[in-house]
Amino acid sequence: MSRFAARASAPTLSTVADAAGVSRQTVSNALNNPELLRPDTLARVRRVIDELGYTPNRAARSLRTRSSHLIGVRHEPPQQGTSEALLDRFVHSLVDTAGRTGHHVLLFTGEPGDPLDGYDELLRATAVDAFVVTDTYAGTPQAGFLRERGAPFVTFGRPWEDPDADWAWVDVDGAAGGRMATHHLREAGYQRIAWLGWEATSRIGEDRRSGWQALATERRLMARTSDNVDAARMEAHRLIDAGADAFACVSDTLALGVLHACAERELTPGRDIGVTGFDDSLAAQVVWPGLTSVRQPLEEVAVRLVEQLHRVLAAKPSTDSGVILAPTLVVRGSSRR
Amino acid sequence: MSRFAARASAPTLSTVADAAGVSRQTVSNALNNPELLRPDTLARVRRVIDELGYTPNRAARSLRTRSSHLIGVRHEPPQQGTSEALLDRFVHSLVDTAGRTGHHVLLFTGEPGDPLDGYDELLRATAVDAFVVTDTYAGTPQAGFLRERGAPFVTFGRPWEDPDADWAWVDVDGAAGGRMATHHLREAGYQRIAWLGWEATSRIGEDRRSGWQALATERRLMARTSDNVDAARMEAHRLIDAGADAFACVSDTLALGVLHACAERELTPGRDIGVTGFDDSLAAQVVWPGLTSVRQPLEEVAVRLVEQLHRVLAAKPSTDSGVILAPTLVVRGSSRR
DNA sequence: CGCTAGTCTTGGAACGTTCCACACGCAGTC
DNA sequence: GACTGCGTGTGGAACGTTCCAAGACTAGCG
Repeated sequence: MSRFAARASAPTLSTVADAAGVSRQTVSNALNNPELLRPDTLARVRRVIDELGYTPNRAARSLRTRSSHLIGVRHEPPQQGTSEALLDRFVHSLVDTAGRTGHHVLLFTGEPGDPLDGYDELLRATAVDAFVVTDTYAGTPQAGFLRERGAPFVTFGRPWEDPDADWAWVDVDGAAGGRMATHHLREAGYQRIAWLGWEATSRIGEDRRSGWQALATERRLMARTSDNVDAARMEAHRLIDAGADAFACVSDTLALGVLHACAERELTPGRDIGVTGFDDSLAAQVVWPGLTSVRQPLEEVAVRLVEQLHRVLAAKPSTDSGVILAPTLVVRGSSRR
Repeated sequence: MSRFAARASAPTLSTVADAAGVSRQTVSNALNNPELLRPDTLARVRRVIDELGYTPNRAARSLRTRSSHLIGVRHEPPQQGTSEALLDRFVHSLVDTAGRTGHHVLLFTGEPGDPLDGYDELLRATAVDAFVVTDTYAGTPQAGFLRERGAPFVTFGRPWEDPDADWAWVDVDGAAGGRMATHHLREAGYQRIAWLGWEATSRIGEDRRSGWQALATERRLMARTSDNVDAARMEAHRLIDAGADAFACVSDTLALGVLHACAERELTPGRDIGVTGFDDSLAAQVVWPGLTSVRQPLEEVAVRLVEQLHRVLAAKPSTDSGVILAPTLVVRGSSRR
């Protein structure tokens, strides 16, 4: 005997139609084109639908309409950096927003080495209507691939290589974030603000750095490292020796390295050395004395992406295919004098 | 004109059958029951499948077999606590493991106040084959509900209320984690080990605490608070005044509160005060001087959950419906003398 | 009263797959 | 030579929905 009691088979369109004394199609119309029904018929059908707890079978609907109302998102392995929890915030907002219009999010993975793996299969199986591409960090083979395959998609991350690319995307203004952090440090009275960033090959990193560069007075106070606490700690020591009294960092991870250096020198963050990070990770919130950080509006990113996606699915050529959102600065103890 | 070029419609079973000179059903068998075909026929059909890039249409397959190969996971809003990034690790592993057997993960949300919202709709629409329930913290209305509706499911989290509940679950041994942390602190030479935990109503919290209690010499060195850095900081001061020289904490958040207290007293974590947390969050890794923490084997949890799920879906009554996994201790500077 | 236009409702067909019952060819057996 | 059995392969039907063309009914008009 099955472990789960066989439950009465779910009601179908015909079940409802019989119960309401109308035909299949009328019930279907009650759901999809209610304006075609006479008000009293509509009300009666709706009542029966509620009574029986009818919900259209997704597979059947999907087969007939050739659309699954599923949005594919490739879930990358958790990153080492501080951005780990970021995706969680983003995905939640995406699921929530998409859900409002009856769409669900389907997660899939692929070979870590192959950024295209997984997409094609879902496409051929018509398992998803569209994709949200999130890992457009270094180049974007996905975009080219999906475009060629004729698959609807939007990306979180702008097309750095090709500013005129005409697919829909949403991104966060990293340069503005860098500016906000630098400006804030200057207002707080720090004089010699250093930049601690990633390698020059990172488009995102250079974007953020450009914000600092626009406002910095001492541009030689700069170091680039991998996204790693220890490397940052060492660079921080070097820059402090070189005269830095504040650090605008490209990530919270690097900023935490600066805090480590401070601890080793018995300098108090905020009082002696100003520090800002990027991404407002959990670590920024809980570390002593609180790390000032640039926060990305991930919730809004998701909302705008879903908007864009609807436009793409409706084949409405959007006039503005790219959206850039401004981040905000969360001020905490590490930059308060 | 549509923004995306109309792409040649995907090949179907019939397309492949015609190309291979066999019937629909034979192609279907080549995929689902290859042992029914003569080797040479099988090879020929497979070659054509590859050439045409055929993948079965999921909607059609799902309609016919009444199974979607989709696993529903309700994605809760990101929590305030340190466990934030946890779900990310877990979900990734789940997606990965499920993918190996052709299953995908469908995320959905529900009204934050209603733990059952969202399940029923997916169930009635036969949109998913089963659920993985992750938020079984306080009571588990989901389990009862799903069981009653005859829906296959497994839970991450054991049925505290009803140890004999016979659904499949996987959980992590919190008591063992508490023991490991306490034992480690004792080995490191700390004498008066305090427990900093959550309110007594938290089953998970009390489970972890029981591990400390089994080994603690001074059981009055204990405080309970909400999962909040500042509250923990204040309790830590109180307990240090009462003589504590080490803290085993129920979460990384609380442990970070202890580190704050240390910073305020100019005590060096590790040298002067031993501290351990729980969950091995990112914050534990990057905070100075590194927070020793109990790490949950989330990857394995996901693997075991998927195993259980397959058993449930195959209606094989599993002899051991519950699985408890042991956590590990990640030692860092906060407990190294 | 018959005809038309409009509104509402209907049954048949189709989406692409798998289940089912059966047909075919070929041994081996009586 | 007919019968059984087995290994392979086939065509019809069904899953539950939406599209389509056409039917039924009402009201309005000549």
